This record gives sequence, structure tokens and C-alpha cells, in this order.
Amino acid sequence: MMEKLDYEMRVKRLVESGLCPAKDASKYVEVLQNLTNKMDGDTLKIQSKIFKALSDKSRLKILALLRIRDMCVCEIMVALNMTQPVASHHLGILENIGIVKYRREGKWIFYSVSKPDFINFLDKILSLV
Amino acid sequence: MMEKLDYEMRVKRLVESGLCPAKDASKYVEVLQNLTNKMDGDTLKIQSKIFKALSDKSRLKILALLRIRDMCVCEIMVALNMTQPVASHHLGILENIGIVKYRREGKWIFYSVSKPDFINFLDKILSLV
DNA sequence: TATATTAATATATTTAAATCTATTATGTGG
DNA sequence: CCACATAATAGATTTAAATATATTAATATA
Repeated sequence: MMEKLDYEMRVKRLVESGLCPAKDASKYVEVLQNLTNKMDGDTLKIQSKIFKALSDKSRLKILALLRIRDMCVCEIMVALNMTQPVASHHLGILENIGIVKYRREGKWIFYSVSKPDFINFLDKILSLV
Repeated sequence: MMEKLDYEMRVKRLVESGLCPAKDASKYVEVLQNLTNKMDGDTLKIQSKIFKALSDKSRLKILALLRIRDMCVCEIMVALNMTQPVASHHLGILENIGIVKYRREGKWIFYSVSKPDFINFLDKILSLV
């Protein structure tokens, strides 16, 4: 685990050594400090978790499917040619980050997009790259 | 690789079997077809690649750093307490998806954010989850 | 030209995630 | 209660990514 003082000390040492072209040591360390505080908690962990969930082709396909309409697991696995445990596994990961939800109807479990805004934003983001 | 006909056949078979609660077979298959066309190319591969690049804590830290200002590799590695090859490795992945760029200045190589819009959008997206 | 500095690359190892196989849990209808 | 259908979970295997170590490439300077 990284300490706030680590940042300050290491960066100051680097900047003051003259080896590195960086000049604005004091201002730089200050900003780094704020940044470290922000990143110290769970924020970074949660963010990487969200992107990791979206980094799998099967899960992106599932999301594309669920944008059509709610679907039970048996539909998803057939449409995407995957086994049932694999489908459940991926759905579990998407549910875990909160962008899909499920409801039981008899012996079927239906999955649906729980954050349409989020999914729509993804399109915009991806169009920028 | 999945064929368009696979989708149609498998989904139709499922829907017509009556085992699955899905009703709108014809419309559903049509939409699936479009979706398959869209997802068949490199689109899906590129999208998952982008999210994979963003799914690593070290790389998110690097991006946060580069939002402060351009930095050479030696600064980044010291600020984030990583070895030089690790820093270069992560920078290479971020450069590969096109959200950071680099320029050489003497013996230093400076990295910077090449798509500020993209990075700013990430904040918005993450605030929705 | 020889040497030191900065950074990329190549390879091996470690670590994490995806997939596969089997099992368990939950619900339905005879 | 039993047989069957749907879906989650558990454990083992495979596959991919991260890290560590060593080397190479490019530049600067004495």
C-alpha cells in the first residue's frame, strides 16, 4: 500500500535531483497529494472492476442482447452459443457491478438492463476512440 | 466463429420448442441478425480491448497523473512506485488504444493524454454506476 | 569514442480470469 | 413424492495478463 508521504518524498527527490526535466516540484507534489487521497479508497478498485466487467466480448454481446428486451438465461445461452454455467457466470459479473438486474418468473430467471443511461453513454464514449 | 444462420436456427428452435417463455420469434430473430452483423467485425474486439486497457488500477492511476500534465516515464514510475519496464508496458497499452500519445525530447519521452474528451466522459460514465 | 541515462523490448514467472464438468438449489407438473 | 426443467455454484483445468529480470536501443555528455 502506498503512503501519501511516499509520493511527496519520492517525487521531491526526483525533481530536486535535476535528472528529470520536471520543474514545478511544489505545485506538482500538492496535486499528487490530492490525487492520492482520491485514489486511496475503494474508488480505483471499483472503477477497474467496472471496466473489467466490460472488457469481455461475451459480456458485451449479452449487454447488446439485453438492450433488445429482457431475456431468460436459456434464451441468452442459445442466442450466444454458450453453455448455461458460462452464461450465468457472465450475467453474475454484470449484475455485480449493477448494470443488469434479474427477476424470477416461475422456473425462469429474467435478466434486464438496470442502468440504460449507463449503457447509452458507453456508445458515446466508444465513438470518441 | 458464429454464423448468422446459427443464430436464426438456434433461436427459432428454442422459441418454437415452447420450453422458453419467449414469444416474438420472428421479430426477435430479425433484430438478432442485425446485431450479429454489427458484432461480427472488429467492433466487439476493439471495444473489449479499450475496456481491458482501462480495467487495470495502475493504468487508471497513470491516466489520472497525465491529466495533471505531460510527464516523462521517469516521473511516472517514481510517482506511482513502479519499475520502468512496468510503466512502459502500461503506457504502451494506453497508447495502443489511442488515448495517450508520446513525443521524444532529448533522452526523455513524454506521454500525454491524446483524447481529453474521452477521459472526461469516463468521469460521467463512472458517476452513473 | 567511451560511458552514463532514459526508455523499449524480450523472456520467464507469477497471478488472475475464463472455461469446462459436475453438482446443488429452486420451481413445475404428474 | 417423484421426475423434469431452469439456473446458480463449486472445483479443476486452461488461457491470458501482470510482474520481474535481463537485455537492447537511442540519446547525451565527457
